[in-house]
Amino acid sequence: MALTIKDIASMAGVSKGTVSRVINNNPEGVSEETREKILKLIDEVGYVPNKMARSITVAETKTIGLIIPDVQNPFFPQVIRGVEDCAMENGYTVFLCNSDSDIKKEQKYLYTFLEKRVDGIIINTSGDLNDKKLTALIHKSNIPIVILDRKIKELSRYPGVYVDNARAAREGVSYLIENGASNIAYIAGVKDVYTVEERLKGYCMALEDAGIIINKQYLSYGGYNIQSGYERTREMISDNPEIDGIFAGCDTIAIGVLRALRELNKKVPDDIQLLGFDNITMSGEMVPPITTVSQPMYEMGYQAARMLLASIQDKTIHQEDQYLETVLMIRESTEKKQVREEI
Amino acid sequence: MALTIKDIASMAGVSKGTVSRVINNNPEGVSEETREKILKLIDEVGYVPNKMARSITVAETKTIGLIIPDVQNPFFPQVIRGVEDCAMENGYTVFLCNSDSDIKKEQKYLYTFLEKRVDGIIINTSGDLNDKKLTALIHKSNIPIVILDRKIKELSRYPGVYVDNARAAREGVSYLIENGASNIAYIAGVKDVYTVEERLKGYCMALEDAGIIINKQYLSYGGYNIQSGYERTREMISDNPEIDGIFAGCDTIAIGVLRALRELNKKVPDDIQLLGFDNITMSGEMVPPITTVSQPMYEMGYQAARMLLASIQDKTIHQEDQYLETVLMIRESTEKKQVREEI
DNA sequence: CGCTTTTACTAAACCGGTTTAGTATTGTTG
DNA sequence: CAACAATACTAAACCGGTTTAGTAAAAGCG
Repeated sequence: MALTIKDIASMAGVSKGTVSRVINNNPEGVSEETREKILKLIDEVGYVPNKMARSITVAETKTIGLIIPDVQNPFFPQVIRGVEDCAMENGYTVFLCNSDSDIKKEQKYLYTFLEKRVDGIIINTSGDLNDKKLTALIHKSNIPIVILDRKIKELSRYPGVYVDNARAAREGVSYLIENGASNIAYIAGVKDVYTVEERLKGYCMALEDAGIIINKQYLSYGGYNIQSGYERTREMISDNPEIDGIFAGCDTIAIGVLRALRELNKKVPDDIQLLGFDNITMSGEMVPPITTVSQPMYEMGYQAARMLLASIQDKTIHQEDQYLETVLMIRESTEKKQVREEI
Repeated sequence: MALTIKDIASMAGVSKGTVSRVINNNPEGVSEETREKILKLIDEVGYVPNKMARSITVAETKTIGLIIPDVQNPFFPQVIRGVEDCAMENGYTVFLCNSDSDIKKEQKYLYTFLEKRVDGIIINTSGDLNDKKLTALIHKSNIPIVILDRKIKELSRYPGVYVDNARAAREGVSYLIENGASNIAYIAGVKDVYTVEERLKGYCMALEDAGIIINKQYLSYGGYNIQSGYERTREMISDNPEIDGIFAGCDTIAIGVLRALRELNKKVPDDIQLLGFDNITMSGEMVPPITTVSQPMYEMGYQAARMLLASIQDKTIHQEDQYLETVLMIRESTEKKQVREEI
């Protein structure tokens, strides 16, 4: 059996209370002499205080829960790192959970977080929780929550950190149009996901701005993976060979798009201009490097954690949603038509 | 204040012990009737049992700790996912910690894991822990540990899951030689890291097998990132223009190598053959797709978690190191010289 | 029917900590 | 030097659970 505070107390010939004060660095009520004696003893015998036991009385675990769809999606590692760095700097440890955007898993993880009494939760889900009882439990528990990247209907009362997806997509697609593209497809992510639909809005706005009629044939939903981008693009181009621009729902999709276009002998950007979203590291390493809407992924994670820790420390403060800036990273998968005409 | 077991007990008119038996699904000593009554009550009033409190008496937290250098390195997301999936299937939650291979952070996280009484630890570090006291505490705590991917001197008594890096590198480099390369550089990762040195051994063995004299000029250490691969390659080629094959320490490095070679107008594989290591998703999406030693990353994580859970359940069993298979993924960054000669 | 066994439960001790109320000793002050 | 305050501590209650020992009632059995 591991040593307990009681063992240390009796070995040092003091009460548990005194040892408790020493290990918590509580300066009151213990002389420098005994403090040092106890510290020395703890060090010598190798006593490690049990934080679980502490947590039950002080009602804090110094732990936060983070739910994301999948670490393997290159968007998330940076977000996670941002969360973890902020947590670590403030003495918190983070539970990482992959939900695969599966409601059942999300529910299970959230309930586990409540059971394990995490101090706060950061969550990125596919959309709805669809569980009134769980939602009620969450509200009742009064646990701080911060939403990340995608709004969640049942959790709309909690603050979140977002990017203006519609505006960013509008800017990107407008750039495609400026460059001379007019038949622009949107190879999107999963239907009905908040960010996907917001980006669709931006895409439509950009077309409308330019007086281009929206063609429903040019919209194709799929998954957030290379294969989906590849397959949707092959279908898209075979059905609509006039396509001269593609807005990929994220960079992973864009990489699949690129592979399809390579196979189809479509030159990028000469035949088709390509725009991605996210700015994952690899988007700049492709041939050609992909023009993309850069999201501050690390910063989103870091800010979400900051907001959460603020809520934990002061449960009364009401945080506002935070919108971080995107920037259009212009690379070689898009090119001004003018430049080419001059040549 | 949140409801406690005491509240439920008094509301139901039973003792705490009875409620405890119900929430733990302990079939003894409680009638079907009262069980249902209590369950219904718990559901109605929204009581969530406090697992922290439970953990202190049952001495298990259903939590495991995972330390890796950095989620942002594309090798780790799959590993993490393997760990998390196995953990989740068995009712465990995982603490994710990024150490940046910084000994101080590793030490801090390990101590935190002890304090928070995780049931087991999976760790991937840069090498040595360099802290006798901490090592002693770990041994003393009798906590199960599984080493992942890189051996750790102070923790050599614990089992681990590895890949035979030397053999895998030997096979890959031999393939380069078979294809006609003879002046092969090793653009390595960080010096003195276990896997990096093992791969160096394999590289040397392959050269020796072929009777090629090892040239120290052809070895260059760096970091595990694209930029490092890029810079080391530019230096390497400018110092040794006769290079006709490059073994990159990992795929991320290989991607940097590829960029450098593109800039230097070296054709891959015609002028220089390129071999990577890991088989991260993106290695197959590059132009040309990179031939690489495929590591079962997800499986490594999953197996590590399996071993750990087995040790947790039966602390007496002694696990053996596990070596998982690698496979050489042949893609277009290497090519048989014979084929080209026939043309 | 009387005796033993089983069932369903309670009360109390316990897990490893924190915290509060109380006490003896020392130090300060007028 | 008495009165009071501060210091250094202890004992005991408490946190929210689990577990053990004990008990009353019901069931089983010859």
